[in-house]
Amino acid sequence: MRERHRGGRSASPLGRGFFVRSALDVAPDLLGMYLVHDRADGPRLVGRIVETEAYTHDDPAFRGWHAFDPASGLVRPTRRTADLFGPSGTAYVYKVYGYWLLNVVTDPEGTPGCVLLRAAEPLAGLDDMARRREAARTERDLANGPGKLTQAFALDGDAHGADLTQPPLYLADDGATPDDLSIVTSSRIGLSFGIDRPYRFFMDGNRYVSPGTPSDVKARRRRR
DNA sequence: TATATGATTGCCT
DNA sequence: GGCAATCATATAG
Repeated sequence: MRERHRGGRSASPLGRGFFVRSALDVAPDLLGMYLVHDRADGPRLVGRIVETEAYTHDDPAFRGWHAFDPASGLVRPTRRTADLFGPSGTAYVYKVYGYWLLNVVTDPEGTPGCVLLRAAEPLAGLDDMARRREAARTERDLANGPGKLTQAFALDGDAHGADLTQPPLYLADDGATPDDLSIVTSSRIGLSFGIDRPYRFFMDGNRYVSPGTPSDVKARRRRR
């Protein structure tokens, strides 16, 4: 597969401060940023983030994890959610339906929050990504979904807790203003709770966005 | 210990 | 469009 690159300055890691904000602010701001994985035993993997979802401290979506207290309307710390209360800018990696998903912890310490990285446009290390993504027929399928993204970027539970503000795994900004950065929102994908919240952010019309259907649209279809 | 569930994916018609 | 594989977590018993 052919590698693409963007001209201009080299990308530098996003600092801690970028992530010490509400997940709702961080999620759209991550669009257009780079995800970089410098591996010891393989080529550098780079992608441009085109789709994210925010998960907040008062998010009913956590009811699906039995980690939401309806009385207070707040996320409850459990074994699974404890690290969401930890320092921002760290990786929060968990498994669902047998697939690893990568999130970035956000909000001040003590306040739970994170941003799910759902899709990226592959920019470097495409052949290496394709080796792990056996089912991918085109370069578009390499990382156009949260489980595909972790597979392409060679990430699993070992990455949980990693500091994403420095190598080997980090998020970066090249300082350039992307010319296709038209951000739109929707309901999140694959949820049974909190489906009314417009917490999904993606680049309008970008071909590397995941093919999933927003949860509110699905629910409406079922009802008819 | 046993069971139900889900922030998914890929293959099927 | 539908559907089943897949596995860690939470909860019940």
